[in-house]
Amino acid sequence: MSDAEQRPARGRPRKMNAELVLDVAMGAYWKSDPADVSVNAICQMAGISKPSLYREFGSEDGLSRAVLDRYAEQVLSEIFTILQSGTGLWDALNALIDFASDDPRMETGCLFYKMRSGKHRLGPETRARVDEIDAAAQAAYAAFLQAARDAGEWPDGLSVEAGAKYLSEQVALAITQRASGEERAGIREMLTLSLSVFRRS
Amino acid sequence: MSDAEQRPARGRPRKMNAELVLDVAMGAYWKSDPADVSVNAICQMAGISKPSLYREFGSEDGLSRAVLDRYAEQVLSEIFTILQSGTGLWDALNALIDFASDDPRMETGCLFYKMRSGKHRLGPETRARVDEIDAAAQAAYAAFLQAARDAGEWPDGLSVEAGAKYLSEQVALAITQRASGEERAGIREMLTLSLSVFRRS
DNA sequence: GCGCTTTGTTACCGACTGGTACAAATAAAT
DNA sequence: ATTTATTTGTACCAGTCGGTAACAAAGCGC
Repeated sequence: MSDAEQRPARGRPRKMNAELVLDVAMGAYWKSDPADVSVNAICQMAGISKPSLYREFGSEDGLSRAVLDRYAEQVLSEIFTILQSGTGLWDALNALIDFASDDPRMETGCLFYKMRSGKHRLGPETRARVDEIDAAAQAAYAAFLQAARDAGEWPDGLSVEAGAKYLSEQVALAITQRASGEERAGIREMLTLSLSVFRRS
Repeated sequence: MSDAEQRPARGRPRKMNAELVLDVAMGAYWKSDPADVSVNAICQMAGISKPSLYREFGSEDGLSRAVLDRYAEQVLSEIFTILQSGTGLWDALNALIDFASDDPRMETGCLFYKMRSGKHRLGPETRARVDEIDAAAQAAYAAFLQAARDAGEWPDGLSVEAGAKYLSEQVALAITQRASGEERAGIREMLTLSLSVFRRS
């Protein structure tokens, strides 16, 4: 065999594929937890060197922020789509239940919720982005429930804000439980139960 | 000034107070998170040296396990007491709501839930203990709900096991939210809302 | 051909982690 | 007073962390 195949590949073999690195990092962060994946490990998995990563993203904070942005536009957007679908309250709630308890991508939990629950371990950029997304999600939930209220599908004595917080936290809880190996049927049952409070019209 | 006050205190000044060390470690773990407190920091806070700690507890795992045991018999026992109080379903649920949303000791969350959510970061001993306590809590919740069911205070179409899981997770969620700075009134409102599903007799 | 920029690598930095070898110091026993 | 047993703290270990400096090869314009 020629010795070319084992050459150290020093120098400038090819342009770094930033998107690939982001995908690898997102997968690793998502599967385990951002706090448990080091930049060393990401470089190794992506097949690049540390200085390359640092030149592209500046810091670990920059990388995790970029990963979060990618995750938001790639995954979180689906939740927003459900909330803005304009169907009735129960259709949308059922779609949320389906997504949280059955979507195969949520099998290892939600990267955003993992970041949010370990917020203090993130860098300032990423942490700020987490807060932004959290606020946006809260607003989307509130707008969704406000529409339902305008349509008359709403239990007495519950503010839209409190309902939005409740709904978002219940969805977050369900997805988080999937990451800890809970069975989908049980999660669906519990989430359905918790969202049944919206049924008393 | 005499030089005695600055003496390195080498040798054998006094027997180490293991309980004090446990209290310090429990406070630190509880206030922030077990994964964010190093043994170095604990030694410094407790005013002892690392070898002392390791001779007393064997390893970081041994220390966190001892802390968890102490926490269980000192704090978690109160939840078990509420569940076994023998009062009606709603008295006990209200007591749980009070405890989760108003007890000042839960202001920084629950150490047990922090350990459970970061279980993969714990040593094997502590992790096993977490699972034991979790199972015991589940059983206690189930026994509590079974008693309520026997008394006829129970909604149709809900198994005791599913109810127990639901109840325990809702309490855990409420306490966890306190650790993230949520206001007590909002937490109380949400927990009351989630537990209202038990009201449909 | 040349030089310059861009990208990559290796090899390192200081700070921290959990964990330990060992000597010093003292309380108790003599 | 001297010994002995006990328990401590100092100083270190190897490993990992995020981050970087220095240098080498590939592509570009000329």
